Amino acid sequence: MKRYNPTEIEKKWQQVWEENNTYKVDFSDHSKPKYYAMSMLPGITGAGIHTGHGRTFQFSDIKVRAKRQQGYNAYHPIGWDSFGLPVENYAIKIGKKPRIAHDEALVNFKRQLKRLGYSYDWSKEVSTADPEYYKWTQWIFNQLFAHGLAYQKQSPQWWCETDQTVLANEQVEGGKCWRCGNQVTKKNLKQWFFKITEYADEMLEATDDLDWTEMVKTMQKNWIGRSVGAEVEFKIIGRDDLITVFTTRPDTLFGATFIALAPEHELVKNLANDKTRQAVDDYVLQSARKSEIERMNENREKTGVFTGSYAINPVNGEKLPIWVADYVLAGYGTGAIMAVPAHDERDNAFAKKFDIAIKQVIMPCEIDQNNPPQDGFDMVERDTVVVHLMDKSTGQFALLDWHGTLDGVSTAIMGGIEDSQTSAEAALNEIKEEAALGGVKIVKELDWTTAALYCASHKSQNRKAIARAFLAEVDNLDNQGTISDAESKIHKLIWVDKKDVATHLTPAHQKLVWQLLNENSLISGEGELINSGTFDGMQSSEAREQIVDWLEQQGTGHIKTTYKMRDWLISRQRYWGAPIPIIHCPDHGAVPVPDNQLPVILPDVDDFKPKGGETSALASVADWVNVECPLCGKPSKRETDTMDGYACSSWYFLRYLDPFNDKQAWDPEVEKHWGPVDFYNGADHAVAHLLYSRFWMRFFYKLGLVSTPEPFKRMMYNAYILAPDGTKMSKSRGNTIDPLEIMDSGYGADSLRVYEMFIAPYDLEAPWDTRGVPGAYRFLNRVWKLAQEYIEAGDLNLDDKVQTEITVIANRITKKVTEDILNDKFNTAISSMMEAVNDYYKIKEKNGIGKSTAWSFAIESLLQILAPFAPHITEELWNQLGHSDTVHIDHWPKWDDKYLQNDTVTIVIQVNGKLRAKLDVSKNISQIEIEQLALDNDNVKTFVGDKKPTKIIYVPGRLLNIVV
RNA sequence: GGGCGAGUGGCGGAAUGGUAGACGCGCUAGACUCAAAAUCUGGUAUUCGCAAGGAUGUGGGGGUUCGAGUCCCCCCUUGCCCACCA
Repeated sequence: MKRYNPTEIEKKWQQVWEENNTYKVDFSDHSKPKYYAMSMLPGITGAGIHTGHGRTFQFSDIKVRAKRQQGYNAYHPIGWDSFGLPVENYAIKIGKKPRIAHDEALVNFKRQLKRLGYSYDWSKEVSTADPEYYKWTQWIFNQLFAHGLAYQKQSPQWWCETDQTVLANEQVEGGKCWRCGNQVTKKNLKQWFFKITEYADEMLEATDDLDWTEMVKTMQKNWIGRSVGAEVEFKIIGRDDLITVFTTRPDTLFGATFIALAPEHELVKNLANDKTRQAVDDYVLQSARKSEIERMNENREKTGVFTGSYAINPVNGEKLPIWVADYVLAGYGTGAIMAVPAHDERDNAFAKKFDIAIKQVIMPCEIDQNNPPQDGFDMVERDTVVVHLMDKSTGQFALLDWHGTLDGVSTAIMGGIEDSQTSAEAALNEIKEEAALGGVKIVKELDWTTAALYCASHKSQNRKAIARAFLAEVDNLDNQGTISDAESKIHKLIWVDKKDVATHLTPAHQKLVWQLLNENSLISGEGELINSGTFDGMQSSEAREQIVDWLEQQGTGHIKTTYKMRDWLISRQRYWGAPIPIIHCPDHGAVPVPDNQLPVILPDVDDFKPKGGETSALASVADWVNVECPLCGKPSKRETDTMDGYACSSWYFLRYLDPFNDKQAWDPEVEKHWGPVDFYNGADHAVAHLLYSRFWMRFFYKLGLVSTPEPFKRMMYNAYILAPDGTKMSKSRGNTIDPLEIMDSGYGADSLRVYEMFIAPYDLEAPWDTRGVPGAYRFLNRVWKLAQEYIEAGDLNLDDKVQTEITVIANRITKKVTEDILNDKFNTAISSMMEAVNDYYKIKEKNGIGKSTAWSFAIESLLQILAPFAPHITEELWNQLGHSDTVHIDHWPKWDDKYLQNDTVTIVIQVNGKLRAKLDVSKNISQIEIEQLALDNDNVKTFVGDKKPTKIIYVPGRLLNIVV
């Protein structure tokens, strides 16, 4: 018998596939349905990939291999993210030019990917740093420019003083530079932007319908961050101009007690008077010097100064002081807010610090006015408990706990019930402390111990029962006057359960309770309006609309939608990127380089490192910078910034479809057939890259260059594999595992691949287990031996029962694996194949193995469904079985449902929901028969006894539950 | 602080509301061997019992259901993303 030697057969078949162009796709071949799958392209930074990356790349490989076997023309491209900061920084680190550093690093990437046996079409490789590629990136820039979606604007940008360079948002981690770890600041520079906000609404609305991993969709929606609210105009006393604020809570407009402007707000300097000017100027200057990070790190202590001016609240004519405060962000909304300290935490903190009025306008009473509570305390919409006390003589209430911590009270009391009298007292003391901390006013002291001891003396599992009993008893005692002590107070511990325990609070009482609360706490939610003139009594949601309507009639406000997402800043003052194809002419301003002069080649420079200042190294290449204006021929200068690396990777999936086209970026006809990407996966870039790609795709769609507005039909966001120590695998931690190392130690690519898929479901982080690959190797070795024994054996006559047994297994796993691959459940696909192989071994031991219809189908179907996971061993065995073609094209087994229906089934017999017996019966058995069999069963009898079943649940083919 | 997930043996994990712990790792006993490795066979949640079998058991507390790891409510722990976004 031949031994399984992965090293030998993997090398052999990789060579054969390359020579035969097995995975090469002919775009013009439309004879089969198309399937286009890919993983996010790797950034080339030298280390090569580790086993965590390997897993990511494999998901698309399995999808594409399965489809290829199922008769699709399946395309699996590969390319390199070659431009951008990571590559340039890597080059700086190793002291080589980026081009050289990149090309050298790429060698190892390719070696790794090839050895892992991914079925890429290597003939269509793409690199974002090739002039043939970035020519079209620049062309896209021109298109965006021509359509008003690329523009220049003065804007503050992250700046690292240590590295003397600007940083992209994503390169700032927690306020620190990703490279040197020092704090970053902001610097005001003229920058290029792409107007992604133009598509914010469109993308947001399309997000829900995408067949993408939910988490990614949520992150994208949060990032776009749409808020619907209103813009309200405030007149400034003694001036003609207005302050416009944005708010999502126009229903709190009557509660505004001051206006706050961002220090960068243009009106600030005009609003100061002689008295305040010095303070205001100082504050603005100070804020500008502070980085945003510093602002955040100051423990959110609010700062600000009064400008000396006042604004008029359009709804009630109140005079509101105008402040400057850096907690107001210049970049969001209008850079100005109306502050409602009674209902906004930040405004509240500010108002308290500077002693500004706080005016409550919302009563957070959750009473549905259309359906007022009849005889229940329905204010708290949860099945939980409220502890409060009431003084009947004054009608006053106090809550001891409420809202989110309500359950804390019940838990504490339950603790008292369960433990002892002592702990009951302790628990109740805790509640009192908590009440004091929460600022709740205790109107009258209650004899807590009485209540707690009652609970403690009535131990029971059922909280509700205790509550009922206690209520009854207290009521009873009360009526008899025994609980009313000398101080004539009435103590009640009321358990509130929405459905069950009705207490006796009227809506008026509920309001009273809330009012007591409101004196001490901030109401940030919704409720009923008070102190709001004609809008009093309205619910927030209605008041919002009515107030905006009213403002609109007065011409002082309107509905407004804002987004957190900002336009995409693409300028990089760095060398290693696609040059922005712009020429600055003294007369014509920014003029795009004509399409027929593209690409603007990135010149080779010796010193590419950022010098600080505000330009890239390109600024020093005089003969490159100094050119003539394309419009008038006047001496002009090239733009010396390069484009963000994300720009280069926002359209590569289109270039994959036409990588050698020198007439256009891609042929729309090819895209029409092959687009969009059917399956896309990655473990990173959940927000930026995917949003940018969607933005460009929508733009191309409007231009008629592509056939759909969304680039990725299905997007799978997989989790990382962690290092064995449970931390993230990273080069800096030194805990990465090189796939080459594992393959070279004799296990080969197939074992590694199988383990990578078996380790955990795709969306779960799991630590790498060094013993895992040997486990996968054992499985493949068992497959190998099984196939070898079959190949070497002669004819074998099996009786029908055994034939069927084998065939049933083969059909079962074929169905299971087919469906699991479709549903991205790769780990269970493998475990079911392991199970099947174990079953085959048992049958083989008992009945032998040899040439027969059943064994033939079992072996061949197993190899076919295993092929996407372990392509080499399956190809080798397929070949040894005598096939001259490859198993990887057009070979997928079919299952027949008739083998999946057993004649006998195991029925689980339960008594009161507990398993008491299992019966093997014919699948056609009637309910009456199975009931009789069950009731005759000895073990069932002991649990049913003489009792008569009150109910029998029968799930045909599965289970019988006898309820007695 | 906000949003979204997750919590099941010693470990990774499995389970359309219907037999919890598949499959693998590890551990363990045995077979083969002079021996070891490799391989094969059996065992492996806790607990009571000679056994048959019983009781308990999916972070904690409640609920819905004939039946809950799964659905609902609250709490705890943990991961990721965003974070003074009005």
